[in-house]
Amino acid sequence: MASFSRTAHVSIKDIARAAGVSHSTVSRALQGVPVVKRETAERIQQIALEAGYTASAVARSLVTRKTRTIGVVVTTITDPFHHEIISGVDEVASEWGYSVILADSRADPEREIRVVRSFHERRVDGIIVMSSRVGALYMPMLTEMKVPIVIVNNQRGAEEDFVHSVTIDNVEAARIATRHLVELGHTRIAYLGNLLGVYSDTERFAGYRHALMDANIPFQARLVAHCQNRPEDAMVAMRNLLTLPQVPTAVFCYNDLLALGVLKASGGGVRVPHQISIVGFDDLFFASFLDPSLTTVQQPKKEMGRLAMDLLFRLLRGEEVEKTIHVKGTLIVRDSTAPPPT
Amino acid sequence: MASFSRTAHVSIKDIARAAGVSHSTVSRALQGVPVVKRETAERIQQIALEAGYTASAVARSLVTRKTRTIGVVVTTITDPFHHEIISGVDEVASEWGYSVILADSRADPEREIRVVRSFHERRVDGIIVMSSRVGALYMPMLTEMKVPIVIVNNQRGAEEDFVHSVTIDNVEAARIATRHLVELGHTRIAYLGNLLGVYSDTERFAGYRHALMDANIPFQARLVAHCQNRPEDAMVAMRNLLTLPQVPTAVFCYNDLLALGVLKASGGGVRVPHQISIVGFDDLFFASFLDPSLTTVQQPKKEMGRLAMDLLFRLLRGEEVEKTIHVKGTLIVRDSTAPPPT
DNA sequence: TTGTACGCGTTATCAA
DNA sequence: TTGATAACGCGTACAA
Repeated sequence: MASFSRTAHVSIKDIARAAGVSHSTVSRALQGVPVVKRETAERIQQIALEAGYTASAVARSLVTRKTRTIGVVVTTITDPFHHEIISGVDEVASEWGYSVILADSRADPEREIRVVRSFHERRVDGIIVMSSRVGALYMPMLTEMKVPIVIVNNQRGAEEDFVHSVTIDNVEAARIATRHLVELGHTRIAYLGNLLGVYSDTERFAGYRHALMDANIPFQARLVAHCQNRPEDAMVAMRNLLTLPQVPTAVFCYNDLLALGVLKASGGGVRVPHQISIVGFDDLFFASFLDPSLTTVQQPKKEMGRLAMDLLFRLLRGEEVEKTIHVKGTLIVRDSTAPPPT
Repeated sequence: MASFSRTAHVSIKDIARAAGVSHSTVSRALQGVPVVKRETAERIQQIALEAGYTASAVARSLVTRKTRTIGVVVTTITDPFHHEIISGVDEVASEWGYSVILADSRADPEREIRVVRSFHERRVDGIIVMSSRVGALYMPMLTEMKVPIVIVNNQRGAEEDFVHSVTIDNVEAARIATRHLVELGHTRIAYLGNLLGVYSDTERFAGYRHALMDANIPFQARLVAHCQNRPEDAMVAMRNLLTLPQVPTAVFCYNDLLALGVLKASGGGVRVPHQISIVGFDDLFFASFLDPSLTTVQQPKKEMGRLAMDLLFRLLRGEEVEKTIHVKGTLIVRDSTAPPPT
């Protein structure tokens, strides 16, 4: 049962023999090169079909020096934010006959190195990076491969020549989200950010502070907390915030995953939004199904994936392209925000 | 800026020249074949390092006839159930230096064909299928590639010789979940299933009916609904159930994604679990953070991914393996279930 | 319109 | 211990 005979795939030569022509004619016929006489071409194609011939991408890659393969790195496969992006990437890639090699770096230096090596060995034509955090050696190694790189949600490394990116304007989006809370009348607004020193976190935090400044609300460091990108950690962080002498009346979260934990920590639907308002970021699939439904900043995630892949293709074609593509975030007001308690 | 010189990768020959030896010696030195004289080996490795040499996996694959690549198909990349499984697959795969090519079939026949072709062309060493539904032609095409195939969550096609699988016992797990409701005192228990004619849905439905029979509760067809695998559709389905003359007091959902919508449709935390109990399946990451937290059947998802990849490796090594690996589901009782209203 | 010959970067088999 | 030499399956310039 478990014997997989080293299946000698039928090759171009096999069907050349069967058709009584040379293998180069077969190659041309199968590629659809017009010089081949129509009849022979059709005969060859017929034979190839019957023989169940499938061209070997590896042999072809060896000579064309292109693999029609792109590498995609993520920090955690299980981060729901990535999925729609990957989905968009895959859509465009497969439209053009490209395959996606997925790799998980875990933001672990050792694994990052392995991923880069693997991509290099496999001679991927390009790379898309969705790692939210990258080790210091990472980008340099990546760029050393001399293949185009597109980063989704910008971060350090975007300065390098070969690196392009797709991102939303985190500062502005965070500002709008925070302003929404300000306009509702909140003044004690907390920020719950991400631990890893992520670029987008820094930006969203900046947007948060901007909004406070705009409204002449003094910034209070004690209203800021950071935690790992997991709802359980957000719960803990939120509980701490709730022990403050001056409890915040609103929390702006780095993303929906954290908001999920914050919502839980706030307990029982009673207190949100009437005692505490909560705003997330990303608009993940569950945001509208929470109770209360989550006010959040929607990112066009699938579109971002498509744009990233488009950008990569244009780079592969050697076209001149913009260094960074900005997409717009949209504040979606739902039921987790309301005026502060009086 | 956008010019990627057809980077002539340094080859084994280049460093052979630099080292003043033949390319075969270089090959041996780099592979660590012991026959090479220690000094020469070290010198070669040094030179290779300095030259930034990275072996070409494609050239190697051409001769070894192995790509160290496995193809993974999913029906939708954005289904959260798949992520932890993929994560497990990736963990084990990368441990052994294998890469994962991810492809999305969308349960669309045309795309399924493209995926298979692509896998075949790329000469993947094995395939893991997580498509919840597969077209009639799909499995036959897949098996025609004569590479080992492992299906996660069994389904039609598992009879074929080359096909192995990893799955939980859906019937039993569903039975336990339903029994939990029965034991709480429910008698009007609805089942919300998946539309696509998924095998696992059929099984879970069977488990549901078993549990009813065990308790001598008559089966009522009107308490059964089916919808697409999206919370928004589950909402609609649930609203319909709520219009029944005899409203159900509990709903067993095909999975957590549907439960998410059902929870929402049941509205405002007030009615769940006191008027309606809800049970899900999968224990996705958000289940414990919902309000009320969701009672559900936990599947060891990451472990299933690891097992699937393990199984595949054993098949690749030509070992005798079990046709199906069963894992255990665990009912996790949380706050979405309670005795029916009196 | 077709065939010959060579090369892509490795591994593997012989001899030396 | 090392070096020729031949594959692997395909694309392609050149010749016929």
